[in-house]
Amino acid sequence: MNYNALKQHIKNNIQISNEDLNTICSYFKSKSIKKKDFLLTQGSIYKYEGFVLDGCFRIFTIDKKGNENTLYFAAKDWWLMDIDSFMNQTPSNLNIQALEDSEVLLINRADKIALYESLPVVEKLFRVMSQKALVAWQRRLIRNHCETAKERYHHFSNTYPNIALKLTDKQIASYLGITHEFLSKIKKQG
Amino acid sequence: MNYNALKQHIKNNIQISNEDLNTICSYFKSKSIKKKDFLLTQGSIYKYEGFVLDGCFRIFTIDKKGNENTLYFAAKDWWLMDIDSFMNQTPSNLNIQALEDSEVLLINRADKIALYESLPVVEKLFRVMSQKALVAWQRRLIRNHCETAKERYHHFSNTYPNIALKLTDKQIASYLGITHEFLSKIKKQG
DNA sequence: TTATAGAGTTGAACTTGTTCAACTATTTTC
DNA sequence: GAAAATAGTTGAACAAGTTCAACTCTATAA
Repeated sequence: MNYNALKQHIKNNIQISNEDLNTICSYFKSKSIKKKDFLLTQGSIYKYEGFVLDGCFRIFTIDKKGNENTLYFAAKDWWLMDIDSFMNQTPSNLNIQALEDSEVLLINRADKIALYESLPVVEKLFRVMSQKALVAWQRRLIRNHCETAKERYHHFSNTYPNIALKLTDKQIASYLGITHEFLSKIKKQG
Repeated sequence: MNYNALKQHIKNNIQISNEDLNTICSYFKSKSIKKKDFLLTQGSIYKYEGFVLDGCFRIFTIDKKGNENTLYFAAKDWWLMDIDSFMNQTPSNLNIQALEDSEVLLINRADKIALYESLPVVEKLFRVMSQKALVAWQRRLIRNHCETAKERYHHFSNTYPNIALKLTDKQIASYLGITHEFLSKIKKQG
């Protein structure tokens, strides 16, 4: 099994020995997920955390009005998690769906907890990753407040051009928080 | 000095020995901040992380158009941080201002790093807190996408009634991402 | 290969929220 | 306690984004 992508990703976040890297990787098992299949559906309890080796996922919720709301897209080197459901063992509010045939590395809850306890560096890894993610979420909320839909659309397709190519306009619209009809009008006027 | 609030806050997040609690607290020094004074201003580098003992703060950015954008309010038992500036030693995008005479516990960057290194439980503490915060930010973004300004206003004032009381409508509007004129109209119609 | 479902487009009417300006409280400061 | 600054209100005109409906254009499964 090829853990290089995961190892490199971890090394980009923290300093870590090869021995610890190998220990961490030994807990992950790879899994293939077919296009349109779900790793998690709303209402169930999340049992795994995943690292994307290849492919692309969409993480979204469906609100009371029936609208799909995309939290984020996860391509190569991104994590798949529902922190809330995983931490508290409560039913998830999220759906995680493969947008194309994909390959992930999964770790189950018990193993993750064991890893946290046996290797303090894993706490650091997820502390650092969570803090980086927090900053990104704060920036995204600010952008939602002070930029128009058009500006947000261009920011997204400039920042993630490779991901944007894999997505339908409907999916992009649900990420930006606008209707797909309006996105269509935005694209028309440039 | 009274570290009880900080100790209790930490115990609410993780399991920890009294000895470790005392070690952590020993790094924090208390400071009074007068109403309207800043703990951090945009452009400077953030040197401290703070825990609010008493009072209330507003954390906001000013964008190119000159609009104030409030990330969050921090009352008793909340943290004051600019993760980005603190982690990377880059100039901050944030302003942290006291809304009333306040009391905080501060830890400087070198001490925080020393704490992370000497006490693994501190990594866990901030990992857990960051993950909880992440969930909250995700939910807030979703609410921004699928709720109207009126719904968001009521959600805010119901969730944080004690904080809402200390705020001007202008400050609440900048948190909700709307103009204060529009908030005034929302309040009129109930 | 054709039926069919889903994705994208367009227009008209509508709703939500903004802008600007003038005005009225309410605090703050000296 | 008066003057000045700041906070909140209101209205009218406007801009941004939604809704619904009708249509076209792909993919794709039987």
